[in-house]
Amino acid sequence: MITIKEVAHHAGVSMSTVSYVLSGKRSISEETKRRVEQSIVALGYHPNAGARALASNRSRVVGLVVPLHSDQNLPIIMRFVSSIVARARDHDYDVLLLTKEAGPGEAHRVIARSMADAIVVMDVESADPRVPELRAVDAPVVLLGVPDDHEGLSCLDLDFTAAGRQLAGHLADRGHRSIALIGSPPPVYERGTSFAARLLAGFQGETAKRGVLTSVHSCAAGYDAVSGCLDDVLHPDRGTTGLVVHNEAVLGPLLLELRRRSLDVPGDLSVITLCPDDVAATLPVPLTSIAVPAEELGAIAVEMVMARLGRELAPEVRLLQPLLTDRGSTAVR
Amino acid sequence: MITIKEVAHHAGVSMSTVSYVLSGKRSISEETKRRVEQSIVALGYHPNAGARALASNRSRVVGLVVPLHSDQNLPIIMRFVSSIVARARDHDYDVLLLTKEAGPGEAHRVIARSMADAIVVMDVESADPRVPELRAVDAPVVLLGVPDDHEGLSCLDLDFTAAGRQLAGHLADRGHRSIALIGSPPPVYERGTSFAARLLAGFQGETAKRGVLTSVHSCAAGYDAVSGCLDDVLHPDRGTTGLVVHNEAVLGPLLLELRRRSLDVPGDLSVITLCPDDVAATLPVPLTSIAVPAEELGAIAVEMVMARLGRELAPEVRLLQPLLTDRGSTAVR
DNA sequence: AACCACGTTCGAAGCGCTTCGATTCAATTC
DNA sequence: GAATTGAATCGAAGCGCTTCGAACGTGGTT
Repeated sequence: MITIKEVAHHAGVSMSTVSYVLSGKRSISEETKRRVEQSIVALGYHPNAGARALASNRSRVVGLVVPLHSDQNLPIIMRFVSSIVARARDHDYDVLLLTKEAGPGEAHRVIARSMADAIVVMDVESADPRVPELRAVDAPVVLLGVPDDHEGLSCLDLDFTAAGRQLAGHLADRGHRSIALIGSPPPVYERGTSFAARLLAGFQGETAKRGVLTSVHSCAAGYDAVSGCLDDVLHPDRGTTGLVVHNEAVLGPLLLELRRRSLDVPGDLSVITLCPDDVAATLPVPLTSIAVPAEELGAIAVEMVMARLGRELAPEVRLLQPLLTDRGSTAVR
Repeated sequence: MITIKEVAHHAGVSMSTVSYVLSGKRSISEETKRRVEQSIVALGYHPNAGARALASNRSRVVGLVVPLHSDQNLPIIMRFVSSIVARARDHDYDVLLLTKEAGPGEAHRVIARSMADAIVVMDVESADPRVPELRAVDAPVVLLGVPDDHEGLSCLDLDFTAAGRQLAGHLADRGHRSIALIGSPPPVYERGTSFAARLLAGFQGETAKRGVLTSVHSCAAGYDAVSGCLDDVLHPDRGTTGLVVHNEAVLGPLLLELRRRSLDVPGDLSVITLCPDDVAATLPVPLTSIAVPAEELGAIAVEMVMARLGRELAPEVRLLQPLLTDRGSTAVR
């Protein structure tokens, strides 16, 4: 193993000089810097992370708590993870993988052992049992998702309430007087997944304000569940003309089933959804949708963490405003 | 921060004694052990990972290279990751997340910096460009997937050749004389994903031996692609009576489309596949299938890594034998 | 009684790095 | 020309842990 000592010797300088070349924390002459950098390359030097962490009290690692067992929206989770890893690497940070299933003690463990400098927690729920323990973690913590009791914690999410309003408003603007919301399966609501409840609240607030009739349907994945749900949604008594879908897994089957029933989108039924842009765009019928900006959320999460690594910073809740893309799947009544 | 020194003082012993209590590398009297353990709990001591790594030259971390951008079989990838993290934690190891996309240099970097003691690489392809660099990594490396040139590397995978044989054989045994294989989309083959090619080889070997007619179809995801593919598969000239599907993403649409065409499984068409057991079991029609034993593969990968951490061990290629579960989706002709 | 062996424990030397004065030397200032 | 500054560099003290050799009883051998 090549150590900083050998680099120093090779370059004819002291260890501290090499260290300062590497960190840039003190000014070093161009000439010396060049020589040191050459030696580093020549010897193939890589600083030892443990020694560095020990001496500097910084691990340059963030712990990421991921819900690996979640079967729901895996693609979105992956996008988050991917974006967080990439942005962390931009800051020369690595990512330690912690699983939600392994329990909240994991976050505390890696911080207490100085394995990580900060924690990012994905998939935070309304009444998330991990919240108290996370609050006690002695390091910056950023939650993706906003728990009910988020005092003292930094959270980040899409503004689902605004999204619910916007989806409802978009249809109401186009003259729809009876709109159905197809949401996640019952377990998601029971689990208190905050985003589902918040979107619903926004949706109902807006429709109430506009005097639009609504029906709300919790729909499981699977073709039969979707078909059954559609029977309910399209019951003639309702007069449903617009559909808000907040459940990525049913989009494909839903559109298929509509086609099977010879219902045209948007001719017979307007459909609007919330899902990643590329999903919305590659469905059998491209759907007007609000994007889930996973990459952006991941990037902001990392920014929030990095900002809190240096100085003490007040906790904040950041809600990204939803962005709706019109793909022509809604018609004017 | 509580250090080992404070624990030692609190327990009235030396630092080294505390260390030996923790590591168990020397015998310690029950009495002392008890006192030390009490002090550890009382003070809330957590060993500093950096110091530990520096002194012991062991990080207790494995680097895991994950294809985060892969859109194919995300659920399987997650299962692997999940199982690897869990099994690594069983050994008191943590997992550092490296992305395939960030390039092969990442594995070398984390090893050279002593951030990890070993590397596990997922989603290895036939002519994987990362292989040469992985071979040069100065630490145990285990590949999930078998590249063509795997000399000197330890690899682990399902025996896809045997799986192909077994799937074909299962249908041939039941009297099918014309079998179609629906595989992954063309890009997967072009990329040289070894498992696709190996399954195909096994399939063709077996069918040739049995004198069974075959047709091979590369099918993209999406309902229209599936429908088009079925038109081809079911062309009357072929007389296809059995279907081997090696493409998890098309299973749902395929079964739907068969239903739409009023074709009964297995009455009109026998279908058999290779996918995770729970996927096969929860489809509209449960399918006889060979399981992708993700949990088991992950566990074995971790075992292989751990075995190689202590002593020098020869590289080996381990191929798990496929296990077929009959769910009644194939009929006798 | 001197010896050895063994189980337990201690002390101290690092592991490779960062960082804080201290030092040197040349350029500026009065 | 002495004093002051500031840039560039060095030396050494840790960071918190593991681990090796030594030391210390205690009990059994000879």
